Amino acid sequence: MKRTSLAGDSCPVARALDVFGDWWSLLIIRDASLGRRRFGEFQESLGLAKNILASRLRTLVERGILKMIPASDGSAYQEYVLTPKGRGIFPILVALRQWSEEFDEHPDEIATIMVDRDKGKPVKKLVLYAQDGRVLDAADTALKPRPAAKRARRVPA
Amino acid sequence: MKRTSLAGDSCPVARALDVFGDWWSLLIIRDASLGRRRFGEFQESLGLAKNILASRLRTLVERGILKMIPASDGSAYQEYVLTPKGRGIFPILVALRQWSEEFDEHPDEIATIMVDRDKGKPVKKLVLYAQDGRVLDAADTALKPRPAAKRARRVPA
DNA sequence: CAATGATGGTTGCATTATTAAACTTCATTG
DNA sequence: CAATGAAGTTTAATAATGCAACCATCATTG
Repeated sequence: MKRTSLAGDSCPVARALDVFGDWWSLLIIRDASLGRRRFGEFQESLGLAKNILASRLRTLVERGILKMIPASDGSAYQEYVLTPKGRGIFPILVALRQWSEEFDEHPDEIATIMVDRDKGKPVKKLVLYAQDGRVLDAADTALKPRPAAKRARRVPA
Repeated sequence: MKRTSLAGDSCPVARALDVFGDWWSLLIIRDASLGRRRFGEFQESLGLAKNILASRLRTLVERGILKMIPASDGSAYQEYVLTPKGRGIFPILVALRQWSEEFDEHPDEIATIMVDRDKGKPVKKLVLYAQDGRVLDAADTALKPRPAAKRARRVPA
């Protein structure tokens, strides 16, 4: 009667949610991508119970989203920073943000906008392109069975 | 001691997660975007308990992600279909999918790839652009306080 | 048109997860 | 070296989840 795991699912959306699809993980990842790295920083920022935070940090490290490094201030404590796999979640955060910007009932309650660092201008909406450069929306897409992986070509003996 | 709500949060990521950030909602939305619309279809596809499904469908309708319509087969049952607000979640599903495609440990277990319907070719990765057309990654972005909303200009009395 | 089965739920109970608070341990500071 | 703080762990209560069984309605068949 455990909470059902999505780990073995064949759907890539489900597989991603299995890794960081719980109530807190994405917010921890958001905080990490904003530069927060200490246990206390996460705890204060998110206001979640410390045991839950400890548990989430542990599994995010196990799953290769975060890694622990010695604290940058020279203290004996450690810090949690995103791995490349963790930084790869950035587009998901952007997509979530843009959905709220577009559909939230109370957009006035949204405190920040994402801008490009150089110019300080708001970023544009994420765009999905076809290989030939056409812009696609949901109706223009379909799902196909994944082709069998190509093996590394073996040099004939 | 209720589960902490993210509804009043000022972060748009948290606000989105408050709407569909639980364990099942995004998968229901994924199914809906694949054309599933009947209670039984969702239940069979997701394998979740019926009471949980009923509860999720109810809140997704409440929150304007799904709407109930009379069944298309003429029967007296009803169906759940995405609203525009629900269809707006599509880029988030794409981003999740692409993260798994790029970082999953066992990509061979992913059953499907997203293609453009016309040509049948895989779609490209989502791209974030600056207003001037430069491609941005996480390090090229920053968050700024949201400017106060412009009031509707009032005609002087 | 009564019986049977499928659809779309609800209810009750067992299990799991989340919370808050107290407690521990080690490191740093005064 | 006592006191404070950081980073957790433990404990107990509450909330969410999962499972199974039940129920109501609609649909189909004899």
